[in-house]
Amino acid sequence: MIANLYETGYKDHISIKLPTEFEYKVNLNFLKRQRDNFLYQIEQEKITRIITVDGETFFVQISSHNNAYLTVKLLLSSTPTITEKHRHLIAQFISDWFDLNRDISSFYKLAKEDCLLRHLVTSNYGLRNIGIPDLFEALCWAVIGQQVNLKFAGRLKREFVESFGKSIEYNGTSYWTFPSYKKIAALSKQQLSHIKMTERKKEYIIGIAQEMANNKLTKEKLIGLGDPKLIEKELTKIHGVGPWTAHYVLMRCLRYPTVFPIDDVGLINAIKHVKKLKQKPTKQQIEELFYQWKNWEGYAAFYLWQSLY
DNA sequence: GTCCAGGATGGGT
DNA sequence: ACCCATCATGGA
Repeated sequence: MIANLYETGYKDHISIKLPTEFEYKVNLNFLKRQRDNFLYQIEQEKITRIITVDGETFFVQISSHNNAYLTVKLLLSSTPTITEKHRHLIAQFISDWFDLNRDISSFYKLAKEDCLLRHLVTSNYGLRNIGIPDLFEALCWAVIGQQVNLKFAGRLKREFVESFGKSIEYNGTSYWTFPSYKKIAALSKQQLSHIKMTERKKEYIIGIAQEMANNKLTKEKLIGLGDPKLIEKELTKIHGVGPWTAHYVLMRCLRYPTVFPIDDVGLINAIKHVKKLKQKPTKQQIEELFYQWKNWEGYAAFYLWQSLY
């Protein structure tokens, strides 16, 4: 439990201008059907969750105002004095989460001329490549999701969060934070024994936490490398991080628009489905396909995933 | 019971 | 550079 939270006053809120080609309800529906949707609650078109920035905890409620602005109500805070920096970082986190600072008009232009994407961008109009801004969470979720079905992966993540994360109770509902890498770095494998993932995955997650705890691995350092190929090389040095995980993190956390997980089983099945193939497409076929969507590979993959629902 | 899941690793040819 | 068993469990 998180102690010492301050009421912030109901009038305290942040306003974030929404870009064009953004439909709040479509993004909300995406969040609702995620397998790892227990880090936020959605009721009456409001998203309620904990956001941690600058070492402080903020309990916020996000809603849309005429699909033109996001209104972020600050309900509780670990600090009695919320600074402009805090507000800026919260807005930045949410903008990053929903990928608000990206002009996707040229992706839509491209997609409308494409026989595979045309239908997907119509039925999911206004959907953003919703990300995982926190690097530790993104890496853990990828590792947990390796080679197991998503429903099971979601259960493992929930068990992990509810074992090692922090929570608050608000109006009878629990809200959780993702466990901190600092806490996980200090654990032994035995302390994860109740979570039914492979022993290797437990080692991977603790190892990643330790790399982050000793400051060898940070989001800033990775982004500082610039070239996504270089970042992939750096990420795959980490035990448990292969090409798929590196691509996944580059796409959903570091937000390189050209990177997508080419080995992803879900993506392969999605392509098979939308192209009505009898067999799974080969890697070369996928490369050729995505070459047409150059500079928007991440969005193309993200929208293709939606065809699986 | 069988096969597949948002893969990665270490060992072997 | 490719090939393969192994991991650990749940879903379909």
